[in-house]
Amino acid sequence: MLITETSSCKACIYRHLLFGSLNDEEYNLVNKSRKEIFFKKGKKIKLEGEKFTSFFYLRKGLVKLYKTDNMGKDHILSINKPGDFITLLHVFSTDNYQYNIAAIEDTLVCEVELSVLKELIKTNGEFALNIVFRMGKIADNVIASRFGQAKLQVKGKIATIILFFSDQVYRKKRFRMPVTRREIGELISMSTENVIRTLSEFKKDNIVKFEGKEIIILDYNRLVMISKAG
Amino acid sequence: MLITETSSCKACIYRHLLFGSLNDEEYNLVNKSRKEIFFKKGKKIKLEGEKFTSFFYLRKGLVKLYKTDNMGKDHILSINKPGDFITLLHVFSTDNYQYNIAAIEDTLVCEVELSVLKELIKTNGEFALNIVFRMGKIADNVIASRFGQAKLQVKGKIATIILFFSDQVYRKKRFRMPVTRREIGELISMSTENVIRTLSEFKKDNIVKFEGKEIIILDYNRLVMISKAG
DNA sequence: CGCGGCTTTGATGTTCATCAAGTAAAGTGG
DNA sequence: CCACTTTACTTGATGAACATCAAAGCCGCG
Repeated sequence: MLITETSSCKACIYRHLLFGSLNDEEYNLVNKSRKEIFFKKGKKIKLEGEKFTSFFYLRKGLVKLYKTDNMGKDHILSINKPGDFITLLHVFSTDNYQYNIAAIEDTLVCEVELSVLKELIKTNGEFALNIVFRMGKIADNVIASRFGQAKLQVKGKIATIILFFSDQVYRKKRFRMPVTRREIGELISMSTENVIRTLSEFKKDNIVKFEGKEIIILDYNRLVMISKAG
Repeated sequence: MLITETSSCKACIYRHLLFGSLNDEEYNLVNKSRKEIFFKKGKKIKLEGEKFTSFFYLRKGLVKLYKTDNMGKDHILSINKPGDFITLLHVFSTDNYQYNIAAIEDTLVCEVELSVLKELIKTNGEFALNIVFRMGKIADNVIASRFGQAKLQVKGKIATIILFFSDQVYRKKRFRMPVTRREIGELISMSTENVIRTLSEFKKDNIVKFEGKEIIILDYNRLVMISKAG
């Protein structure tokens, strides 16, 4: 982990998502307590049970939120991409963080003191509403994705994940898969072998193609159908 | 649906959960816009896609939040009990409600104008923090229960549900099951038949007993073990 | 260059959905 | 209040979906 120089983030493309309603003075408060931290791929950003003293958002890279069960198996709650406020949903309600966070690509996070955020919620009504709105959005997303997956079987789940990376993360039909087959399994509660078998089937059916580490979507519409139907 | 007389809810046992930080004037604002509405068992309280103009909390009874898929099958997101702020998590982030809500027991809800709540968030910092805190709690619960269930198989899931009613709702070892076997299936994404088979197995193993509509927990510790292990 | 982690395929068994069929209970309309 | 209809509950048989075990190839890295 590496703390970079804290350049002003007035120009940050994610600023308006959360800090749009702050005046200059309030904004400086945030900026002063703010740290940019860099994590190399594979590094853990936060551990289950650690105390909260700050809140994170993701500038660059990709992270996973996960929990390890008593059998030693990991279960991934979500994969998060730049612009996501990784801990916003949990930061106010509990003292200890409930999930592990790890970088699955080289990752840059911004860290803001929790006390500053709380103070702003108290004093700036618009900002408070903004936070409430954001939290609702995040909760909706997590719940909807968990809930939607529950009724699908493997093919549908895998299709959903491929589409997630294609539509939401890389915005391309061809990209390097950032997660291992095992991690995909941990995300959808399936065995690694079954993930592989399903991907092989997609390949056989000319829905996707693999070139080295890259996946290429050949039949996007079919993937969408599979992700919806089964 | 039946609107009862709007008696002051200063004495409401749930008041402190959300409205503890309001002064008398603010509190009257809430109280004036507040309606108590009664729903008979089986009645729908809110439909997917309806516009939000108010927010609900549950005074008495039991409700389910659910969605109907394109095959006509219902999937239950959560069962909610008195004191739960049923729509708090979603009310600020979207214009249209995403789930159906139905009473599974005779139910009394309190309805508060959304505009009043928003105004209070803007003007009362403590209240805003309180809302943020509550939202986090609710989100944590929904996510944790969804996430925890994902790795379990039928026995574990059913044990979890029996314990939910026993520990969280009725606080008794003997109670009337408020949901049908089918609804249990809809809650854990399992077929009705498998729910029944699992319950029969629990009965055979002397973990629970049935008397008419009532279920009696005979071996609480064993249920806890099953709910954790699998 | 050897070791460990990732990937892949095949064989086998378990878990669970589905279909079928019947009983019990609970609404519903005359 | 009773016949009728629907909904809930239950058990068994069958097959599909999926986990698990085993074995082997691949690749990156020290």
